[in-house]
Amino acid sequence: MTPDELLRAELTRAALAIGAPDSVAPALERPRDPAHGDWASNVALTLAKPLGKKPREIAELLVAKLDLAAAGVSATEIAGPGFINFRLGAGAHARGLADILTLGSAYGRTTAGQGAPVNVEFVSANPTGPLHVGHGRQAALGDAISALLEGAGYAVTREFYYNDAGVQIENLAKSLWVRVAQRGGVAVAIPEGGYNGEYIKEIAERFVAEHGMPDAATLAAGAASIVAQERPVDAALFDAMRRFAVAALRAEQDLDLKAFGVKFDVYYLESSLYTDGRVEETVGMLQRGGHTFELDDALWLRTTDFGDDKDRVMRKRDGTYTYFVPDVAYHVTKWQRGFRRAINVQGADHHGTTARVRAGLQALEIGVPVGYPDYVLHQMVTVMRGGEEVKISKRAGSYVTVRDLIDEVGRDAVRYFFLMRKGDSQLVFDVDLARSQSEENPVYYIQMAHARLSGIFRVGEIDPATVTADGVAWDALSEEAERELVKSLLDYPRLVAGAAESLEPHRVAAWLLETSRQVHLWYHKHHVLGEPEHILRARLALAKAARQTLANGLLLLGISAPERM
RNA sequence: GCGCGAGUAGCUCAGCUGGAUAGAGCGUCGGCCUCCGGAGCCGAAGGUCGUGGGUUCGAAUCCCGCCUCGCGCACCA
Repeated sequence: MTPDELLRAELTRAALAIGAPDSVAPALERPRDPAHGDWASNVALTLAKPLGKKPREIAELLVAKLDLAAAGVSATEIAGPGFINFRLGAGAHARGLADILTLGSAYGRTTAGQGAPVNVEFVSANPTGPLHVGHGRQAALGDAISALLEGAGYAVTREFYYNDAGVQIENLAKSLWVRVAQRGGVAVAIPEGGYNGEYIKEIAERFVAEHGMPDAATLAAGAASIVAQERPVDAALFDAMRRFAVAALRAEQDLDLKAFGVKFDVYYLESSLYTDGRVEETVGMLQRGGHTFELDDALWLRTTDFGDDKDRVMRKRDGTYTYFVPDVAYHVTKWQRGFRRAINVQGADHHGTTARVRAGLQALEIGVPVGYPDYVLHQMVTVMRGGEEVKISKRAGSYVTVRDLIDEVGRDAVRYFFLMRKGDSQLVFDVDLARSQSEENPVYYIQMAHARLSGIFRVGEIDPATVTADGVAWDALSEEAERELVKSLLDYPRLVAGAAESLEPHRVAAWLLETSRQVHLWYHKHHVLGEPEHILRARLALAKAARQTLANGLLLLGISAPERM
């Protein structure tokens, strides 16, 4: 039992003894102000109504009933409207460090998820261009959420879904055709809806290098078709270009993700939903279920029956399906693959799709719960460079890529910057600031704390493996800075559990920064090496525990924990 | 117009799911290097938590109205 669990149990016992309802569940929290003790409880305030007494009076009754020694409490005080503040004995907290030393990299991990499979889908960028900053935020968020869930005992599958057919890919192929034609001397411009980025020119160059330059007449005829909003006449050549462009951009994105240190377990292709018949099957099921209707030569789904604000077209007048049909079919596969929990990390610009995907799944009546899947939506990222906002437009080809950011400020800093804020907040990524700040960057501050702690062992020529909790005089950790640091370290499991439950990695980022502050403060004020034996041993144990916990937190965010900088 | 999100220090943002005197980084001002790394530490100034009501012992946090900003509202994806 940890000190707070012990205290909570004792508090519950005392509350029942003075006549509290059986449902009483005393809450313990860390007072904002350390002067208010190590733990505080508002239980007397919540009991005021059921017991019909004044909060302070109840607090006094409770304290009288408490077995302080059993709870490891050295002092109590009743404060304010009726808070009970508890101060733990000097060693009571520090003894908790033994857990950290024993558990090591497992400290903060739990088995709460009991190995249940969870699917986390993120990035899911279509192969029509390099990954941009928005994808970067999503990659950092999705990967950290996955790590948090793994740490909470879930079996996580990181999944990337992409559209490799459809209109956008058609436009991509047309754009490539135009660039190849331009190289072949045909005067033609990128069509409406096409992609203007420089990278298409590079792909055109490579296409010609590998496949040879197609003859001018074919290119010119195809270009004319494209201008006329048709597919080029030479379907075989066009398909070759489409496949080439998709493969080239997928390869580029993989390099981006590799540079960012993100790995996916599954890449799911939209086209496979058509080839294996799942799209047709889904449509059939919806029709049989009676939730569809025909109007204006199109097939509609009555999504308004399931909470959407308007009905949606499934099959267009031209006979093709809207994107949302394969999207529903795709989520059916998640359910069928055994994921009772699925989390989609997406930009807030996709939030319009959440209601209709959920509605589609409900209309199938296959037992999918109402709120399936979960969505974690992050707000937009705006990029500032040279004091001006960089307008992000794939078609215009002007935007900042993930690779640009990593090259400029480093992977660790990019990850931290994307994770230090709650996804609900819009994010201004000032590239110049991120670069110029690099020496006083929060991520370096945190890594420095880890490096300094490592330095103690390096300089002292002490193998950290030899530092254990055995026989450590915990009372020796009596300095204020030590007590505060210990408290932060012991809060870590609770913090991580909360972050995992709420799918909010930024809580870990904030904890790392605050704890690093305490490490620097402690390091600056108190020496380890050269102190008397009992102090040396206690402080080495603290240094090792702090270093371990910082490393565990950094790992969750995908940030390295360097031994030296 | 409707939906989602945001509005907290000069700037960028936290605020542990309702607690005590609202915090951090950057920026500004002022201090600290015989010391395990100064890539650090200490201090100061800086707030009507957008706004008006409500709920209760207690509200930045929950509910309602209003204002401002972002995103979305296709037989595009």
